[in-house]
Amino acid sequence: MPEITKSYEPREVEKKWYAAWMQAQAFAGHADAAGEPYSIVIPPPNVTGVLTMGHVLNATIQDILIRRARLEGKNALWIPGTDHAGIATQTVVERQLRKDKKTRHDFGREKFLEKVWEWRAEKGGIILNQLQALGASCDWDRTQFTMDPKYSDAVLKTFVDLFDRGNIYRGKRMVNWCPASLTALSDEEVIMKPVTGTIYKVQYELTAKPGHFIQVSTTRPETIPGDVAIAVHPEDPRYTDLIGQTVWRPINRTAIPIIGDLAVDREFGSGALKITPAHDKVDFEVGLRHKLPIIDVLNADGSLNELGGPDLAGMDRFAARKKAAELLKASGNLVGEEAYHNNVGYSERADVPIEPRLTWQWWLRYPKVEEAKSAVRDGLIKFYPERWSKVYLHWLENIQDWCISRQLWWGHRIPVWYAKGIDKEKLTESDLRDPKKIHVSLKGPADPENWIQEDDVLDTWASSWLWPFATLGWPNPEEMAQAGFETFYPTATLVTGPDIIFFWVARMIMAGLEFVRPGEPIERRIPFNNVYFTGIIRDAQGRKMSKSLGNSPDPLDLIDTYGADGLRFGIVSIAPQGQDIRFQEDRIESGKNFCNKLWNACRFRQMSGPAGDNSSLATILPRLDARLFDADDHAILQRLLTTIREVDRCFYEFEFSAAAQALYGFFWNDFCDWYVEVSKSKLQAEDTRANCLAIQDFVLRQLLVMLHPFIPFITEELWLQLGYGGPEARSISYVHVDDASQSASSLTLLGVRPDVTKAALVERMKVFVSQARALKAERGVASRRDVRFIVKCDDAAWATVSENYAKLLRMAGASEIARRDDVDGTSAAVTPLGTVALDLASTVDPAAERARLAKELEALGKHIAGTEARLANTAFVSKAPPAVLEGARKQLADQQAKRAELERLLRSLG
RNA sequence: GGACCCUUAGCUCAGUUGGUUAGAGCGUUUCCUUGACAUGGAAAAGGUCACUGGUUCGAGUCCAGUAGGGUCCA
Repeated sequence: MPEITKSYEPREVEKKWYAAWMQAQAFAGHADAAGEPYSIVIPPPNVTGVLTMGHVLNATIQDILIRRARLEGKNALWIPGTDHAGIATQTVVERQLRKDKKTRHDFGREKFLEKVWEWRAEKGGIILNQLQALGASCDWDRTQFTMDPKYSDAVLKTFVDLFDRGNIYRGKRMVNWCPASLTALSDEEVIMKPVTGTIYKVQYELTAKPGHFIQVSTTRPETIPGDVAIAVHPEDPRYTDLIGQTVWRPINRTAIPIIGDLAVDREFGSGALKITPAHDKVDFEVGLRHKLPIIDVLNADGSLNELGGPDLAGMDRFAARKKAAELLKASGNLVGEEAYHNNVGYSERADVPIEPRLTWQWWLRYPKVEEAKSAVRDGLIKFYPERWSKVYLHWLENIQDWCISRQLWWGHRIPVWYAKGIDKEKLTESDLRDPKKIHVSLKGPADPENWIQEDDVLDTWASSWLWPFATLGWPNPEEMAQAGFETFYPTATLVTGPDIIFFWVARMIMAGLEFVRPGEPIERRIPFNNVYFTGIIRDAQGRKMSKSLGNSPDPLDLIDTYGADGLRFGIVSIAPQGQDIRFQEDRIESGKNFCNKLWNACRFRQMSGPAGDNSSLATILPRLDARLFDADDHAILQRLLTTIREVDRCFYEFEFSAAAQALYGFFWNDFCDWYVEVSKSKLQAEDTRANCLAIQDFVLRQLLVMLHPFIPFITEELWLQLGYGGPEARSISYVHVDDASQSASSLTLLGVRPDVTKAALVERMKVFVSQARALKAERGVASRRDVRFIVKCDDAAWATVSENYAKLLRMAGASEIARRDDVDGTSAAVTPLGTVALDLASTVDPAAERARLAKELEALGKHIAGTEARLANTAFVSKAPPAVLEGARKQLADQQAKRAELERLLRSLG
């Protein structure tokens, strides 16, 4: 067996093991394998994306879950893939074309789509390769893409089904229009942003009373040419007598009516509102109620058209805004302008203000809304943290129809054909159901020459909402059988960010309920049983990480510097459940340091003595000899069991950072700082050596298994280096993780039962050692290992000291610990194993000693007073549980004894 | 306007049904190349748990309110 190197170098190790795992097909999910199924579908990253810290966290958690599931003997499957990200991808390719001064229209739809596919073939796999560098154990043979032919069929089939079921309709309604991407967006794709703009106070002259005006406030004077009325509240005494009169529209001068409508907020501005039905949702509703005309003054790209009038036509909306203000000023109708803070909707992808725009679109009435609520409300789907279920339910309570059509080329083209010659602008609901006018099917019409296909494609989310079942072969029965649909659906856990709870999570739940296993119970149709919402990763200042801020470190750089394991351990340890995370690179460094420490602890084991047969628990456990156990052996096994129990609990509760912390603490503090150190003297004695090595083998083995899901590469390497893989060098991924009760019982079977009382002695020894070291540090002899301690103690304490004498000498760095009845006048500390003193009497500085003791006495005095007060309280004594009461009494007794000893020491110093 | 979250050591954060003297990592101070590890070890300093009130024998933890910060929805 090769010798373990002095420090851990992750680069080669990680590369080697990932290749080996791929070679062995260690990540493949098998439909027919034994074990409880445990499946995860990856939230498909945008195909244009590169790995971000958010992906790192998200993928690490999924990998932890899936690797742990494998260790638990479950039939695990993690399906990877990407989504086609309609707007983003189309934009990327268009940007590329623009370098050659071309647009997609220069190529036409088909040629352009070829370009997109070329781009995808070249660049679309980057993010998946990056996930591999992180160690993600996806079943890569199952990698899916939302534009794959089979996946597309599933998407189009759901459109046809939903159309047939009456959930889909076509309608001319106000939509969120993105003037940059030239497409409609769903409400969810609009981000409200606070902006500081200008509010313009504009007066409209009454036609019947020249010189008399009604004043309105608007942030958008460029839409004035689209004004068709002025609205006031019907009960507003200022205006009631004006209702029914007309005013002059100040740009493109025309008479427009004053109307009364309850939608007007009397408190806002002057209480009068200009009505522009083509450019505002509320105005549109008002317009409908009053049968007002609609004047659309904007082009699709946000510039003004000829209806904007000769002064504004052709201008961009923002330039037109300034120009309109100037026109109003010139005509004397601009009464004032002031800064104004309001919220403006921005396009999520293009980051430009959206325009409310009246267009024909395809809409979806969500199916299974009520069932989707109850699935979460009744706990069939559990959210972690639970509080997100409130957000989810609130959205479903107020759900609006989903605009699913997009005016793009890249995406699933809507499977609707219009009969040639019909007027699409005039199609009614009943025309939609007339097969002579509209054809809706997967295959298209039999006589395509007589039909024209819909130009629009579907919203990307209208494909990714099928992800948990379309990736398992749905709806094709043969594909489903091959993919193991029956085994793996519903999936076990979804890991995602709360920012897409509406975009994706809620919609997947509705899609699963609607399409999967119709007629079967709800628990068979839901897409997943658990949803774990990660926090959002922020920078050190608490800002969201974003490309434009450039505040996101490149995960590949981090992997290069700290290793994938270091990055994984670091990111998990700073990601508590449910809270946003402030990224700190030093925590990633801690992850790396942890790996190095683990490496060296295993190195120490290797250097400490010959390897025993480590090939299985059955060959390790018999080497433990309970008759030889000292307090430290009991303590480390005891702590191992409590750590196993804690990690089990953490997995059950989805508390990954707590699990990482528990493992960190056990390994670093209990194992390295104490057990390994005391081992150094145990290993010198022939009679304790073998047992001590066996305990190390056992503890390290169980530790590596528990750590493996978090840091898979290094644990695999060490597993084999220490011989745990046996002669066949079997990968750690094939072992079985023991839960606490199994570990305890395998120990018990061999007559090994960690003794809690003996384990508790270690806590006393730790205090003793720590106090002894402190005495040395205070006397400036911390690094000397030849000092002499004297201890004044009772027989029981002395028995402990004697039994552990060699270890205590080593740990305290002393040449002798002698028992004596008198330690007065020395530098001394009170410990659970008696009063320990440094035998350097000649150099004692009484004043310094007095100050130190006085300080300790002061702190102790406060605690004693507190405990006394509690015990003096009759209510406490009569009502507190006996265990608490007993604890308090014992504590008081200990404190008082300690105080007496400290006071005596203080007096002895004169 | 509605909902939710946060406020604990210099910094970033844990703290699981209320129960000994509130923890970790980083940072700080002092000391140490001792045969696993300086990516390390030892010792130490550092907190009126945002504030006010309430419930309780007992509150960082539960309740109400206040202030500040954040997120989502309208």
